[in-house]
Amino acid sequence: MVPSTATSALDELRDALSETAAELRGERPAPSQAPTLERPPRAELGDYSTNAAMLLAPVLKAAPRQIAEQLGEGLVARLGDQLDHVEVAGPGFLNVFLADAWYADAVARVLAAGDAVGAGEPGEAGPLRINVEFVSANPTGPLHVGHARNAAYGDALSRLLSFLGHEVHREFYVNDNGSQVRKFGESLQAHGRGEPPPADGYQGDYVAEIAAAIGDAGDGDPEAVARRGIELMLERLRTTLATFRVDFDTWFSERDLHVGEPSAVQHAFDVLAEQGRTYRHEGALWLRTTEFGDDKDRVLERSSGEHTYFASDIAYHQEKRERGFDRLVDVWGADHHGYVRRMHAAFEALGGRPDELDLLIMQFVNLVDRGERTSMSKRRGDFVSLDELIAEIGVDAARWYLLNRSHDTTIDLDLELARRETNENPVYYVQYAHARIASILARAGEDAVAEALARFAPPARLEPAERDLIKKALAFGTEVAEAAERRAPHRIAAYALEFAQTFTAFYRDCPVLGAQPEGVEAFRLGLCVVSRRIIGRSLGLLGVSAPESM
RNA sequence: GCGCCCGUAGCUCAGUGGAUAGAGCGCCCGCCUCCGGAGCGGGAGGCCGAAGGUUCGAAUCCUUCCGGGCGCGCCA
Repeated sequence: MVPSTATSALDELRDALSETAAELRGERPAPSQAPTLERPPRAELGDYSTNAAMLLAPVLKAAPRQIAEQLGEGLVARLGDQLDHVEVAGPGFLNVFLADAWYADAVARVLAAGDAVGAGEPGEAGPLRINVEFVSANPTGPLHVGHARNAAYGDALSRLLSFLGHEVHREFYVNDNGSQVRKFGESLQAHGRGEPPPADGYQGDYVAEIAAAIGDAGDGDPEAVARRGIELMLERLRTTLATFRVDFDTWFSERDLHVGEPSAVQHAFDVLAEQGRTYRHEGALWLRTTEFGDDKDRVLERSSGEHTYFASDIAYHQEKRERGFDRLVDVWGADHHGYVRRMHAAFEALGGRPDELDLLIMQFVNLVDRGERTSMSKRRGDFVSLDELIAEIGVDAARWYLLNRSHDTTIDLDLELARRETNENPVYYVQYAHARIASILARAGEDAVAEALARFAPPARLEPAERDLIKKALAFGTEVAEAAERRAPHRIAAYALEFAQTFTAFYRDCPVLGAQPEGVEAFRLGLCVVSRRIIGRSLGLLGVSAPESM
């Protein structure tokens, strides 16, 4: 009989625990902190461990260890032969030792979940419409490694949120308006005429290439040259990003915010004015961001009548709100962090709720040369481009390298080292485990695997490596949920590596093909299928390929 | 001066209230009759920047300080 997949075995364990705790508590208030149910640091401390008794102690005014005893009795009564035994340890931990029957049931449910393993529920609020805006590099130059990090992160986050069932819209905000664009046009034009670029203009081979592609860049309207140059640059960005496995649903033009009657910018001003958030001072239009925690009010429209960049950004966020998203996620570079507070303030001034806007800051990628940090300057054409990074170490290694770390730590990238370490990159270890499983399953043959899944049944006695593998597999759903909630795709990379290591230990200790006695091979083939799905999914969430062979 | 991020093994980094702080790389010692050795086992290596505080319990939360990075415009 196939067990229900509605809840995981781990969820049921958690439920049994909280029911027991509620019973002990009676009418008294629940502790402010939710109890943990996690794998203890050492195997002799059980399969799972909870701190529930220690949290209940102040509420029940009793000794933690005594409460743990009672919790243990309750669990024994509820779980029956699924439980081997419980132990009270240390200051009041309750350590749970599960029977093989529990593992067998748990892994059968994971197997039954198929490709949805780990997907879980989108959350209490249900599926959300989420707009993720990322990269948004100025279209006046190629993407460098900083953009690469932003791209890998925004993409992986989008994949995570989609996997959890949210409706994700990926967006690139194109800064095709303002002085940078004019400067770009002037640089192209100078090149077209064979003149040196303006003092603060753009340099680098790509400027010459774009100028050549335009053909008559030297003549005509500088603004038209700039616009054409940006179109060509955007094509390049799109190509590079596609190679990096990053796609966008919308490329949103900043210029569009200024056209129409009323323009989006004017409309945003109206919305703010209706709420009494703006005022005129010395000929300029100001927004009262100080009412929402900013340290000074900000100018929206200069006394000259021109709009500030901030005004565009506000109009853009209002436009996204009106498109009906439940959440707006912006992935910004570290150089924009000073901008976060005022953007939040403006968002609230527009009438948005603080939790509807998520502003995430990516820390820098520093280029390191022989231990010294070097700077990246786009105008000097002096930087490592995403294209170069891909050419040097490949998409998989590059994405892993950039996603392996938390978004709020700076990364030192020594290209020399990265190139040398390519073969040592743990991503290959994970991919190798995937390929190895694929090889085992291929050897077994499709029919044998299908039959194994059909008559999947646990053996009388589980090997330790089998139990470890199942435990690791059961953790996948929690890992995915936490990675999404904390906006931390790097957790998936860490999990994938650990899972691959756990599988490799299983592979070492437990022969799959030809395993005896009867039924063991089928059971282990089932474990292989689960493992392949989990590794494949983990890599997929990171945008890294999961090869059948290497 | 003010604000944000960071400080954990030789290096690069995980670890946002639990037990003896982990991984990868590097280093040392072992291991191929066996489903893929891009591997496996073992070892050395830590005052978690410093000092106070909160807590039964702190790398984790609070305060101050030190160090590094990045910002702080009617620029974009």
